[in-house]
Parts: sequence; structure tokens; C-alpha cells
Amino acid sequence: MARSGYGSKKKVLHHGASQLASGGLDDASSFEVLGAIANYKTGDKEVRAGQDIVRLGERCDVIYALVAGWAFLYSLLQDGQRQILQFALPGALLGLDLLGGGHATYGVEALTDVTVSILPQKALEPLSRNHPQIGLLLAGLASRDRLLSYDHLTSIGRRSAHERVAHLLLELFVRSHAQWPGHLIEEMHLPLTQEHIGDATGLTGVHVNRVLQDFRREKIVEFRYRRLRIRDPDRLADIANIEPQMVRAWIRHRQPD
Amino acid sequence: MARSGYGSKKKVLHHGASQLASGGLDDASSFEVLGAIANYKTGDKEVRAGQDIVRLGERCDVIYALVAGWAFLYSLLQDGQRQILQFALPGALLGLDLLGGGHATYGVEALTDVTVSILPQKALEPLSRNHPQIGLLLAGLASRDRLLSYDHLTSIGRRSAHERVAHLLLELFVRSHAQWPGHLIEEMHLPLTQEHIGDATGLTGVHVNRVLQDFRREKIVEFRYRRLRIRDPDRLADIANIEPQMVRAWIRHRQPD
DNA sequence: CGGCTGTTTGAATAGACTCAAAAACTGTGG
DNA sequence: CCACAGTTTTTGAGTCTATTCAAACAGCCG
Repeated sequence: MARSGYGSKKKVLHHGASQLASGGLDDASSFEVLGAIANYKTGDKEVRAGQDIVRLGERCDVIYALVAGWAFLYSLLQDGQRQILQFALPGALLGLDLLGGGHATYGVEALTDVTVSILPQKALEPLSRNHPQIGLLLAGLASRDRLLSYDHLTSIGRRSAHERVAHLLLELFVRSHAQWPGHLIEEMHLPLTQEHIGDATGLTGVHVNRVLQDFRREKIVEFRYRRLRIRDPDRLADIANIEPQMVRAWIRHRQPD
Repeated sequence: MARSGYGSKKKVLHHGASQLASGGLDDASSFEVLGAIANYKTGDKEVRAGQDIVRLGERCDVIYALVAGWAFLYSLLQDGQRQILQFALPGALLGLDLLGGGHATYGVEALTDVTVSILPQKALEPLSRNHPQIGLLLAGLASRDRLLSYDHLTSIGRRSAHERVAHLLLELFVRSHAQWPGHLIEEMHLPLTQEHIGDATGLTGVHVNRVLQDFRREKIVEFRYRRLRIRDPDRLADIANIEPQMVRAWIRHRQPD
């Protein structure tokens, strides 16, 4: 699909930046849920980077709340190809929808060493009885995930490789910075390999590499060895063709305004 | 990615067919919600085929319950490309997540003439207070949508054109038959153009056409003018590489077993 | 210093796209 | 029942983006 140039939106990242000022964590309202959950959880669990938190196809009747670290949801095809469905940052609830007889339809792997709280799925009913607002909150969380997923769908389905990669980097950048607002804005730790980026964007690792080289050459982004450095935010947002709407969804779940 | 042959799963469709025997409508548990909603809705609305139910970017503070007809969720890029995010069958709730200041981040268009019930978003709070179980039900609905979306992501991100098209046809076939179990199983009405299929699978209409011709030539599926005829279900399921897990998610929302 | 994981490079290939035009089908109204 | 306008499908040729396969290179850790 031949596109003339990359797009035309300006200053989107600054929209984002101003949003960031309001603080708040990724999946912000999930912390309300987490608070209520505290009494119902049966314990914590540590998982090493690279290990599965939820194994694919495994019977699973608990929900995990990601307390610390990064993880990602993925599905596998029988020929071994992997599709990364979503990246989870602290505050995310994992395994909410392992319906279909309780067997996980997708896996969750720890990207860094992580800590999760364990909540039996059975606890949901009493939990929601005692905290009437929690059902709607959970619905909101799931809806927000759905929205992110729709965004990825659009990206993978209709955008060029360059756009997809830019889009993903920007999303991760914004979401992660919503968590640690204090950190340096130009450079951040991003615990991914190029292969991960490929699996998330529906591209080959090799091709992701070539795209990243283009970005580096054009002094837009430098991504090397788990370190992301955004040198020209506007240009990147331009390429990624972000809607300010979506930036808001990245940052927080419910919009008070 | 060169794949040898198409896959190897057998009889998946029959799994599905046996599931169908249990009856039930698409988004089955949404009917529980719909029941409770009845008292809160402010009216019904008819929308003609091809018209928007929710216009993209429009401020929108109501939820629609799709009572009759087909619709689809879509997003648009500024160059005019469209990505279809999901097909909605009767029983679906539309517009649950128009957060971000209440502006729709995606549009919903009627595929056939449809009827929707209108529920003000404000009504959710009191509704969930009076029906404590409804929050979790909504969360379940949203989770199920998320699951479908993940499935599409995997499809678009990692599968070949043939696989994607087969996958979509099979999904629509199964979901639609879960609604009208009585109907003839080999042939059904599918109110789509090849362009729609393209927009849903991340392909060009032209290329979808060539894929469909292959299927026709191989006597697997015939799709012409809104009529879908599955001539070799096993072969199709084989190509689509369906997991039985997912078939269950297509059919109903909560699995009692 | 290996060994491992991750990145980079090159050349050849292929799957899907573009553009454009023709054909087939549908529904409508005379 | 036919003609017409508007969709939708079909076809062909040429192009291009992203892939494959393979090998070399670089950084990291014990």
C-alpha cells in the first residue's frame, strides 16, 4: 500500500505529555480493584523473566494481578509462530477471561522478573457482592483492553511496517511513562528484543531490524539492547499516526472529564 | 512464511456442531443483561443497512443493544482505509467502551437493517446496584469480545490470506448458526461484500476475490452475493486452523461445564 | 576465552498490492 | 418483462513490501 509520506498529525505526544502530568498508573482504575482484592488473594508469586505466568492451554482457575514487572500475552500457532496480543504493565489483571472450560486460550509470559498476586476465580462472586462497584470496574478494565486490542488490530491490518513499529514504540513509551512520570523522557528501559516487536506487530524480526535502522538513520528513535531513546517525538508520532483519543486510552482507563 | 500445506486439525466443525445442539444465542449471556436492561432503556431505534449506528468520533453517552440484524465495528485511517474490528450479531452490546471523554473511538455500521435498544450510560450505575450480578456479566461480555479480538489479531498478524479468509468465514458461520440452529447447515445468508471480508482480514478486496475463487475451484466454499455455502467443512476448518477452544468462545459466552 | 543470545547483512523469492478495465449481478422503475 | 444505473465481482499485468534462508557480527556472562 503506497502511502505518500507518513501522515500529518502534530504534537500528539505533547498531548500525551500533558496527560502524564495528572500522574496515575497504567490501568489506573485497576488499582481500585486491587485494593478490594487484597483481602481475597491467596498469596503472591514470583516468576522469572522468560517463564510463563499462565501456560497456554493449561487449566487455570485463578486470576493474577501483576504487581511488579512486565509481561505479555501471546498465542501460538502449531507451526511455532507467535503472536503477541498485548503487553501488560503493573496494575494489569491477567487471566480474567480464561473461559471455555477454564483452559487458557492464550499464554502469559514474564518479560522481566515479575510479582503477581493470586486471586481464585471463585472469589469473584463474593468479592463483587461485597463491593458492588467492582463488577463495573472489571467491565471497564476488560473494555479498555478490548480497545487497545482494536487499536492493534487496525495497526496490523492496515498499516505499513514503519507505522506499526512506530505505533508500538510510542504506545509502550506512553504507557510506561504514565507509570513512572518522574523518569527521563527521552530515554527509557524497554525489556524487549526485536523479535518481540516483530511478534507484536505481525512482522519478522529481521524486518523489524531494518525498520529500526531506518529510524536510527533518520534520528527518530534509537532502540538497542533494551533501551529506547526517542530523539524526535513529533516525527515519531507523525509516522505512527496516533489519534489523541487513543493516547488517552493508553494512559488511563476511565476519563473523569 | 512458507507453510507446508494448511494445517492438520480434523473435525473441528463437528465439535462446533455438537455444541450447537445446546442451542443458545450469540453472546448468550448478554440476554440476561438485556432482560435486566429492559426497564432502563429509553427506547428503540431502527437503522438502515449501510447507515452508522455510532458515528466515528461522535460524542456518545448511550449504549445500544443490538436486537435484530447484523452490524460491524470499524475504524478508519485518514487515508480512507478501513479496518473492520468485529461483527456484531443480535444480542451484542455496542458502545460499552466509548470512554476517552465519551467520544467514539470506532464506528458501528449496520450491515442489514437493524433494531437497537437504547440505554443511557448513566443508567449503568443504578442498574448494577439493583442487579448485582450485572457488573460481572458485563465484564464477561467485554472479556469475550476481547478474546475474539485476540483471535483476530493472531489471524491477521500471523496467518496467510487463505487461512484468514477461511477463519473468518468459519467464525461467522458458527456464530450465526448458534443463533438460528434450525437453519440448513450447508448454506446461509451472509450479508457481506468481498470488500467487507477484506477489511476484516486486513486484505484487499481484490485479493479476497482470488482467495475465494481458489476455494470455489477446490469445492471448499462458495461465497457469492451474500450467500455462503460450505461444501467441505472439514477441509475449511483444516485450512482455518481453528482451535476447538475458540469455537466454544464463538458460540457462547460462559461455559457451564 | 568460549558459548549464548541477539543483531545485522545480503541476495533471492513470494505473497499481496495497485491500477485499470471489463463483466456479472442486483434491484428498480417503466 | 426488459432496460438502466449502480454495485460488486472478475481479470490481467506489473510492482513492491516484507519474507526466507543463511551467514557473519556484536554484546553479555560465566
